Amino acid sequence: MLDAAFIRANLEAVKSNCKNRNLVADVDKVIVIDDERKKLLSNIQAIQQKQNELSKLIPKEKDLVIKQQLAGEGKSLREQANAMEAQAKEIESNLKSVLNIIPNMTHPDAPVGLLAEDNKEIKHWGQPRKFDFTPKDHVALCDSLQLADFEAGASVAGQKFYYLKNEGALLELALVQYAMNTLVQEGFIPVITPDLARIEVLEGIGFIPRDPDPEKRQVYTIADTDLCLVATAEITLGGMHRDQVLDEANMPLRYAGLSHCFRTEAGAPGKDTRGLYRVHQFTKVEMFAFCTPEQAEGIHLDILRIEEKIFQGLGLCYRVIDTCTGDLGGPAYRKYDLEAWMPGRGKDGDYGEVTSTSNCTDYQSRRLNIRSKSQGQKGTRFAYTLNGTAVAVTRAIVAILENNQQADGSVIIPEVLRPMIGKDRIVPR
RNA sequence: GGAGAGGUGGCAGAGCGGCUGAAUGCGUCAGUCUCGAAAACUGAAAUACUCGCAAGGGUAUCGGGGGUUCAAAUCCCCCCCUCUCCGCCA
Repeated sequence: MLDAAFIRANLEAVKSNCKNRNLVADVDKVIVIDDERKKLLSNIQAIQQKQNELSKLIPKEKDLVIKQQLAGEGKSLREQANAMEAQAKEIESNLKSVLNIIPNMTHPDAPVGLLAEDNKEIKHWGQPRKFDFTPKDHVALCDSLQLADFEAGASVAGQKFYYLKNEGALLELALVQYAMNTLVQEGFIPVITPDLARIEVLEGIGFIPRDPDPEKRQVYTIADTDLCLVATAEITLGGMHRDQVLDEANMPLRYAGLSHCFRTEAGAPGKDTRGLYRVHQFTKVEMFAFCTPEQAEGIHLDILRIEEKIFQGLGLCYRVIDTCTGDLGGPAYRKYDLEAWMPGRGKDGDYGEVTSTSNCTDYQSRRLNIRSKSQGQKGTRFAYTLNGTAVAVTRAIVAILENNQQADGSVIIPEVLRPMIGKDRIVPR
């Protein structure tokens, strides 16, 4: 969420930012409500001041009648203050719900546009493979090599659930290991996070688990609790330091978090319905950084560099996308995606998103109340948060299988994964 | 899941209705002393919000939320968390 004072000072910029992001938000209302809030607050404080002064008089007062009278006065002040406080609470929750809709500001260099076509390709690595046979898609490969069982997944948990089997299962473990190792080498702290988190934490990160429209809810909630299944370790990693003041001497704090990810995919009916591309559950290694405002942009580029390093290591062709304003998520100030070439996607192959890294500035930390402080500096400031995918396992598997398939139906395992799998090729059984 | 104990400033730890934004110790910072340091001594030091051009006020905060009271760190209720013991379990 943005700071109300910032919105007040940058009203027009905030409005045009909403427009660029194709969002309707009542920005003016923030100021109206905030004015109301401030006025009420100062009235409350004046009453509280009177209350405090009065309370100090009472113990000194010898005359019982006057004492009685002062107490009565105090009581009426308390009642006034209570009523106003209830009102203030309501105003604050109104303010919060208006603020929640307003997205983060946008990096001045991010491409402006509303459609996916407005995204800008800023880099390309490798060449899409040319086949001298007709390549299969990953669903066919999973089937012929017995790497996944979608029928069993559907039978046990429903559509878009799956079992990984044989080298499919080993591939997941190997990818996790590969990603973790790479990140540890880069100085990240490896973490395995909870797969569940409280609703407030999800909201702090920018999810809306309580969206009144069930079609829009992206996460599963656990009945009779205030918990959700996490959609990404970004949630649990970001929540890790909530309500804390971090020492800037220790920043940036960089974590490599492993978790399962659960997504209802409610808004995407009929899209990518087959196979592993869009599923309700997958495993992911996520990068997350807490840093100072000064460090954020450098770290963002560094996360992108690491994502590239990981996919180059897997030998996969990809392009890097600078996401346009209309495609940015609410908390993101700027976002880069890696899209890997997937020969089985669409009619003749297509790029598919495999990673995404966002600089969320202080948008998340403001809600999660994550501050930082440096020695000798007065006061605190909100930490900046960044996140990025290291490996989303199912998407990586799609790209590996489709790109590395051979005419004889086998699939060559990327060299970096061979030590963990113990072979260099998956052959039909 | 059951029983008990507890959550106070950077840490340790007192306070158990008003004089407590909070003793004391340690740590931190500045000064005195010193060639320099240590020790000793002296002093400073929370965060957020809010009013004000500023100087400087005010309000809130002792795990969180409610309540009692003129007045709550202190009393009552609910929740969260930590520790110990028991149970259960991978």
